[in-house]
Amino acid sequence: MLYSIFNSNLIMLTAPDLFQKLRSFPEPELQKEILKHGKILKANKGDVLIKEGQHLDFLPIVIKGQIRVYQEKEDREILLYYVGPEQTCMMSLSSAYFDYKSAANGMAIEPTEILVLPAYLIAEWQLKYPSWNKFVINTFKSRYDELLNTFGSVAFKPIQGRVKDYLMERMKTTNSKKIPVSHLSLANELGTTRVVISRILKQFEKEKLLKLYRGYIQMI
Amino acid sequence: MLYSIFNSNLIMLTAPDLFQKLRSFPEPELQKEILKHGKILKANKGDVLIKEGQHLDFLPIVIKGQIRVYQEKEDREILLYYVGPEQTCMMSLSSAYFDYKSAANGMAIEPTEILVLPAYLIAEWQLKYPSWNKFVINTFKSRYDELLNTFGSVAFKPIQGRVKDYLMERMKTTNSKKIPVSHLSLANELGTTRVVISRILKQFEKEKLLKLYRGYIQMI
DNA sequence: TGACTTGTGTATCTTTTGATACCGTCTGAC
DNA sequence: GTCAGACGGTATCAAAAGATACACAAGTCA
Repeated sequence: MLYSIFNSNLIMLTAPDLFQKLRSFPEPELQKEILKHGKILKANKGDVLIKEGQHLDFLPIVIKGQIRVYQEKEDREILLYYVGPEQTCMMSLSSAYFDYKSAANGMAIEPTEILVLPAYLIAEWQLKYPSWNKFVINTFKSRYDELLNTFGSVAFKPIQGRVKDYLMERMKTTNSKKIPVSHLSLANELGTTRVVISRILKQFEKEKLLKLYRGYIQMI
Repeated sequence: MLYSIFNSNLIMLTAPDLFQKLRSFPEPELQKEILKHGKILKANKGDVLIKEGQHLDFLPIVIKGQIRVYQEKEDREILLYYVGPEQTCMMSLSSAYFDYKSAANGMAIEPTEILVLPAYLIAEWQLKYPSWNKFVINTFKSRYDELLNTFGSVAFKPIQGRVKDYLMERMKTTNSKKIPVSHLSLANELGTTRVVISRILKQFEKEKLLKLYRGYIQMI
């Protein structure tokens, strides 16, 4: 839980190798500032870092691991995007410029290391450091594109096609035909229910597109 | 049509009262630059200004009127957002920073006046003029929020609820209980078909929420 | 006036998606 | 080993949404 993000579990920045992992910020001045103001948070798998409605006053930049950002409504949820290394999330970025409550949840899906920066610095640095500005603009732009893409799918594509897309995507990014995912979590990625997913996957199995196993899917 | 945006129908900027309508840019220097590089485009109702897949090298800022930005897929379409006075659109803004093709269409829904600026200036000005930077960040942020909102509705709300929301919204923004909209265009706003909309509206009429007329809906 | 276009109402049928329920299996904790 | 919990398969039923087709009314334009 991150309600106490600035109190618990934080490690002072000492690691000199931080900027080997964070290549987006080459300016020495900026690096100095980051070291001065930033802290490292280590999160475990399943830790909820950001909750819908929560007010944010920090910017998390992922160093290692993955954060899953999703919306929730009653017992359904739907994936917005993942935040991977060297990336940050829209919610926090927005909150730096405006008084803003998060519109989504963020949860670590694996052991994750996060660089935590106070939000008020974001706007300041943006005017001072070109690479920081680029990072900000880049984030806005790519998150927007992602969302637009997902939006298009949800609005126009029947679930069946979205399941196929999801599997193809996973296969491509992990470069493996074995996709470790349960029917339930797949349902949560796509904003539907488990039964629907089981049904569709079974159909795909009959069509010899894949084979189903407990806990994973083997693509053919 | 805007394929020839820099050739046709453009008026040199002479109007000194431009910045009475465009209050977001108070810096005299910036105003000078805008006058120097910008042109005014007058669009008629129904003019398509931006097409999906089109490469954009200009930034349109609406001075008067409205542009409707929407996605299309086969015979369906769905509204993303409107661009009103003093606003611009994400598609063009993105294109200024990256090599980018528009992911949506933009059409004037009423006679519209647009300030057209060459895209390469956007990044330049962003570093020079605080008000311009604010404008850029503001646009990114508010367009993202809007999209996220719409996305949430589409993902979780049955169409019936979305129709109701849409009507309420229109009633609020125009401050009138008479909403001039055909069933077909309503279907296009919400990404569904005319028959579905007619059916739902009829249901609402039976529930005495509204009255249906040719070309408009009277809320009760 | 007559031909078209646009807007609306409605019936019928199909497909898609969702809800519920029940059962068997696998796995890890104890 | 047992027990709880996660996982997956499946059947049944209901609701939501879409496709198609036809009818008719109102406006437009020549």
